[in-house]
Amino acid sequence: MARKSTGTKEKLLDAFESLLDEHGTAGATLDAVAAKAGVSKGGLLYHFRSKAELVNGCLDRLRGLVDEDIELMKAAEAGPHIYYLETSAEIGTPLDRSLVATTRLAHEYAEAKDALRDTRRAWLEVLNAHLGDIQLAQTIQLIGDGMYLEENVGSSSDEALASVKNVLTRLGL
Amino acid sequence: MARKSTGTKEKLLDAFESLLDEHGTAGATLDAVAAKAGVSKGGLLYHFRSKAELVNGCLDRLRGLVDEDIELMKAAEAGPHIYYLETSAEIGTPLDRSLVATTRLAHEYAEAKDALRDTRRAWLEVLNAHLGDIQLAQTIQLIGDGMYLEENVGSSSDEALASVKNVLTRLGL
DNA sequence: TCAACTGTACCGACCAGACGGTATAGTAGT
DNA sequence: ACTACTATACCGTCTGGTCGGTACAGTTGA
Repeated sequence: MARKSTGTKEKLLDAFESLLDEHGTAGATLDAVAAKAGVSKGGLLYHFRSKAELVNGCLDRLRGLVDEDIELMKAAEAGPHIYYLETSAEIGTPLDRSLVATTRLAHEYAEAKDALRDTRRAWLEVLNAHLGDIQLAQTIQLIGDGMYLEENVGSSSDEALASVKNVLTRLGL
Repeated sequence: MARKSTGTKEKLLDAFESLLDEHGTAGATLDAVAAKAGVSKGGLLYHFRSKAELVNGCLDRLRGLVDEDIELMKAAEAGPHIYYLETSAEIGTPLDRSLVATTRLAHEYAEAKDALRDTRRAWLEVLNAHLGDIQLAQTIQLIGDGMYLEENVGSSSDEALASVKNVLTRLGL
């Protein structure tokens, strides 16, 4: 089976994520997702047989992106903690988009909440393995969470990242 | 006019907040809110003429609670930063409930997003005024945000708070 | 003092539209 | 023949919102 340049399934997930981000779960209806992906509703339901399956597709994508991110984090030159904080402030990356979408879903779908919890735990493990200090690891994760939340509320994260890095140097990091 | 022990309007707002918290915006329908408040739908719509007005009532309540909190924060014995971190980890207080509800609404209502942004700015101002260090103030706010988010995802916050306090002492605070 | 009226607080039946989902007939490329 | 769709038409349910009506406390003027 020859892969298309961009599969329809991926396009549908992109549309779902972007609608979730822009208008929350209320805006992410099957009609809207299909329209945004340039597909008919029938086409959408051909690939995802129900809304629950669409949500599941979203969570699968997140899990894949997180696995990739964990590897990059472990291999980061400046250390996992710096990588973690820098990427927490980033917006618009596939992982960020996927994470934002899943956060929206988490309010209504327990599976999304679980996926988010698993993701946080995986990141904390890498942080702790590198720093050898669970309390510091937790605090850094909280800062990363904060930057992520700030991004959602709509404040500037570049400035915040600089502040955090400054405070981190005072801690000898 | 003699005040009732608990006004119907307040009961409706309580019900709205709790439904928002438990099931997200999708679960906070007019019918559900009315039922939870022990009022008919018509009764709800007598007090709040539309869902938008109900949302507005929620935001007004938040603003009032934040004003009170700002005063308590300024007067806190251990300092505004400690007060801020401790209350960020608290769940179930009227302010926390109001904040959680507004966060849910923020995905779909721009006014809720604005209210949240204003609230964050007010807290940061108090933090900065006390610490005299905007970068540290921003970092502490991020940690508070992180604890708030963690609470939403469902991790334990007591442990996190202890970690943060430990790290703060290393910073000489 | 009594009828007429006002305002507040609420009920519950109803409606138009949107939603998730089903069904089916047909099309284009491989 | 099979995959990957499009297009249209539905269905039952739920949603926000309207509307007419009820109950009742308080006010007003003759």
